[in-house]
Amino acid sequence: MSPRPKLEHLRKPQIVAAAAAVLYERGLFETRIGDIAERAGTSSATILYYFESKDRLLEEAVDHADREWYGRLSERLEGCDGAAAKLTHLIEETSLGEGQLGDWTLWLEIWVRARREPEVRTSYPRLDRRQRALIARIVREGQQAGEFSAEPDPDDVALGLSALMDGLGVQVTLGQPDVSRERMVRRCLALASLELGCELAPSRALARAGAPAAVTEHAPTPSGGRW
Amino acid sequence: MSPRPKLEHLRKPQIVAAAAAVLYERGLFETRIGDIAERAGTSSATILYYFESKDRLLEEAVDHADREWYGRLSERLEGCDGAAAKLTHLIEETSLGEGQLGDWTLWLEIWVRARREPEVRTSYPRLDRRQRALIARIVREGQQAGEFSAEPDPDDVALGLSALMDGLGVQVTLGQPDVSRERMVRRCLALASLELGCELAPSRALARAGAPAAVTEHAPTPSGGRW
Amino acid sequence: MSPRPKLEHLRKPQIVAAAAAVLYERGLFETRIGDIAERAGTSSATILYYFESKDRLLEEAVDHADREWYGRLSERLEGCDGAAAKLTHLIEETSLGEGQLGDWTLWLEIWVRARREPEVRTSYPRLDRRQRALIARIVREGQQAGEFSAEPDPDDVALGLSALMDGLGVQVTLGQPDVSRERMVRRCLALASLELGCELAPSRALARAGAPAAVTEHAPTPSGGRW
Amino acid sequence: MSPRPKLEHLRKPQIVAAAAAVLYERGLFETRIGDIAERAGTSSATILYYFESKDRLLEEAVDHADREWYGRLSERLEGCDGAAAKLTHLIEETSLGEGQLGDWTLWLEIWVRARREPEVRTSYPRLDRRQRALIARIVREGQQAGEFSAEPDPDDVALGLSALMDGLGVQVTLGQPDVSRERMVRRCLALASLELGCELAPSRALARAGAPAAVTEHAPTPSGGRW
DNA sequence: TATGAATGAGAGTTCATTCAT
DNA sequence: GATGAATGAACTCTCATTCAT
Repeated sequence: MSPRPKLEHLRKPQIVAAAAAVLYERGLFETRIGDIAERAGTSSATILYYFESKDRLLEEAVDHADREWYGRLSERLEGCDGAAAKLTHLIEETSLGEGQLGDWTLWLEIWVRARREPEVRTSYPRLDRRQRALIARIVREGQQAGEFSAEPDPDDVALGLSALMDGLGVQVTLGQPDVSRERMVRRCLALASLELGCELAPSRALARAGAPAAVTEHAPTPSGGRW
Repeated sequence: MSPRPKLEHLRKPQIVAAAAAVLYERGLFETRIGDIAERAGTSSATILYYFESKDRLLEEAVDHADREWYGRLSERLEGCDGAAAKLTHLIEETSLGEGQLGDWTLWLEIWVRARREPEVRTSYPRLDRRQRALIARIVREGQQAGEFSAEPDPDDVALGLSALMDGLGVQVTLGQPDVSRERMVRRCLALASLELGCELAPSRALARAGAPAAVTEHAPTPSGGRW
Repeated sequence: MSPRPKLEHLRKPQIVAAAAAVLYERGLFETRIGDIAERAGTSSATILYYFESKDRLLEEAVDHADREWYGRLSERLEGCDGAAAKLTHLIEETSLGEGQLGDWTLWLEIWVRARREPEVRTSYPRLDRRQRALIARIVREGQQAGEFSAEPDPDDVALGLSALMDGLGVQVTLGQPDVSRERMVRRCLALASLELGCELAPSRALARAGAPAAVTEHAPTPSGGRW
Repeated sequence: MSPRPKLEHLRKPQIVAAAAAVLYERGLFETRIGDIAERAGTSSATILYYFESKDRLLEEAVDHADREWYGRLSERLEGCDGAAAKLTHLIEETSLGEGQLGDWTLWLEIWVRARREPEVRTSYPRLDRRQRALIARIVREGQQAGEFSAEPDPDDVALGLSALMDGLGVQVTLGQPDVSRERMVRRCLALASLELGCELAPSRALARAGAPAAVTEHAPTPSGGRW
C-alpha cells in the first residue's frame, strides 16, 4: 500500500480535458503548457510531471477530442429506425450539431499535426477511420435491408461521404459566407441519394436562405481567363 | 533619381518564394524568419527590411502559393476539348498533379491560419473560390453544349466537387494508406458522373492498387458499439 | 570650384532643428535617427552623412535647443525699463512663457545626458551659465542704479534664483498639481524681493487659483513619522 | 503547503536593489536586464520570472531608491533639538550627505521617466511631496515655538526650499565647477533665514573654497548681447 | 551629394523543461 | 505526489551604421 492514494487516474483526465479545451480555443500554434495548467488549476511543472512532454500531452488531448467527437455523434444516432434514417441523421448531426460537432476546428489542427509529426501521423488513421467505418456499416445495413442500392461498394460510399463532409465542414468552419450549414446538409444528402439510389430527405425543415450567392471570380489570376 | 536602383520589385518576390518553400517544408508552426533568410541567402534583418513583420510576410507567401497553385492548374487545363475532357483533366491534375498540385499541405496551413487570424479569414474566401468558379464555368459550358445534364445547379456541383477533392486530398496528403491518388480520382469522377448524368472516364490508365484495405474500427470508443 | 553647390550650410541646420523637435517630443530615450530623418524629410543615411554619429547630432541638437531658449528669452526682455522690471519680466517669461520657455522638458534631457556622457558634461556648463550671467548682469545693473540693495553678491543671487526656477520649473513641467505657473512666479518674485530688498510685483494679474493645496504625506514611509 | 518555500519576498528585494544600483551607475538609458541579472547573480529569465517586464521592475527600483533616500534623510535628522537645528541639519544632509544623499542622479532619471511615462507620472507626486511635507512640518513646529517668523506660509516655504535644493543639487551633481556643495548649503541657509526671519548658521565649518568663479558668458547667442 | 540596400549586434521576452524540496 | 524556482535556448524585432552607387 502506498502512503498516498494514486491520483493519476483522477488528475490525468482533468488535464487532458483542459488541454483539449485550450487546443480548441487557441489552436495548436498558440497553446502553451502554461495555458493548460491555468485551465486545469495547476502548474506547468505538474503537467509535465504527468506527461513527459508537451507533445505527448497534445497527442492524448487530440485523441481525447476525437473520442468525444465520435462519442457524441454515436450518442445522437441512437434510436434511429432504418439505415436511411440513420444516414440522414448522421449527416445532419455532423453538419448542424452543436458544440464541436459541426465544427472542424480541431480536425484542422489534427491534420496539421499529422502532416508534420511522424508519431501523430502513425496514430492519425485510427482516428479518422472511425467515421468511415460507421458510415460503411450503415450502408451495408441498408443494402442488406434493401433500402439502398446494392451496387456501390460501402467503403467507397463511406470514403466519399466522409470526404465531402470534411471538405464542406472546413468551409463552414471558416465562415465561407455562401456555404451555410443547411447547404452543406443538402449537398451531402443529394450526393448520398444519388449513390445509394434512394431519396434521402432532410428530417427537419431547413432554412432555405434564398438562392446561394453566385460564385464569381474576384481577382483575376495572372494566367487566368484563358478558357 | 535614386543613387541606387530600387530592388524591391526584385527582392520581395525572391523572399516570398523562399518563404512559401519553407512554409511548405516546415509548416507554419515551425517556420522561423531565420529559415526563410537562409533559404533566400540573406539575413533576418533583411527580411524584416522588406516586410514589416513575420505575419505580413507569411500572408504574402500564402497568397503567392495559392496563385501558383491555381496558375499551374489553369495552365495544365489548356488545350482540352469539351467540358467533359476539361473536368476529367481538372480532377486528374488536382489529384495526381506533381509538385504542390495534388498536395494539400499548404491548404492545411492556410485553413489553420484562416481559422485563427481575422485578417487571413477576410482574405481567404477570395482564394478558395477560384477553384469553385473554375469548375462552375466548365459545368455551365458543358450544360450549354449538351454534354452535361442541364438539371443541377453549376454552383452546387462546383461546391460539391471542390469539397470532395479537399476532403480526399487531405487524406492523400496525410498518407492514409487506403486512400490512394487513383482512388481519389475514381471517387471524384464517379460522383461527378452521377450528378452530371454523363460518364466521365479516366483519361489515362490508373493503377488499380488491389482491393482497398478493409476499413475497420481499431479502438472501441467509450460509448461505441451500440449499433 | 565644386561641380555641385555645397548644401551643408542649408541641410545641417534643417536636420538639427528636426532633431531638437523630435528630442523635445519623444525624449532622448525614445529618439531614433529614423524619427529625425522622417521629420527632416530625408533618410537615416543622409543624417549620418552630415553628422558622423547619432551622439554628435544630439549634441548639436541640444546646443541648438539651448540657444533658441536663451535667444527667445533675451528677445522678450528687450524694451524693459530698469533692472526691477527686467528681473520681473525674466521671471515671468521663464515661468509662464509659451512654447518651450516655461517648459523644462529639454533641460531634463540635457541634464541626464550631461550626467552620463563626459563630452556633454564638458560642454554643459557653458549652456547653463548663460542664464545665470544674464541674471547677474541685471542685478549688478540694479545695484548700480540703486534699485536693489548693494549687499548681496550678484552671482549668488543669480545662482539662487536660477536654481529656484529650475527646481520649480521641473515641478511645473511634471504637472505637479499644487505647483501652478502662477505659484512659481510668486515664489520667485518673493525670494528675489527678499534678497534684493525691493518689492517686485507681478507685472500682470495672476490667477489666484485659491489657496494652494495643503501638502500632506500620502504614503507613510517605513522609517517615517518619528518627528 | 508548498513543496518549496516561497522565495518571492526574498528574491524580489534583492533584484530591486540590484536594479536600483545599476540604474544609478548606468542610467535609465543604458540599463539592460542583463546588467541587472549579472549584478543580482542570476539570469535575465529569472528577472522576468519575478517582474512582468523591464518597465515594471524599473518602476519598483525607482520607488525603492526614493524610499531609501527619504528614509536615510529621516534617520539622520533624529536627535536634533529645535526647528532651527532640524532645518539646518536637513539642508546640510541633503547637500553634503554621503552616498546617494546629496546626489541628484536618480532624481534626474525619475524626472525624465515621469515626464514621458504616464504611469510614472501618476505615482511621481507621491514621491516628491515627502520632502516638502517634511520641511513644512519643521517650519510649522518652528513657528509654533516662536523660533521662526509666523508670517510665511509653511507650504510656500517648503516648496521654495525644496525647489532651491533641487535646482542646486542638479548643478552639484553635474559637477558645475562654481557650484560647490558648501556654496549650496550657504545659499539654502541664506534664503531660509531671510524667509523665516531667523539666522540659520552652518552647524559645521564649511570650506570656503575661495571666491566663486566669475560667471561669464562663453558663447554669444545669435540674438545675444543686446542689453 | 545623397540615399536605398543590407546587416551585425543585441534587445526584451517567451517557454518547455529541470530540479530541489 | 506535486510544485515553486530557475534557466538555457531560441525567437522576433530594432536600430545605428556601412557601403555601393
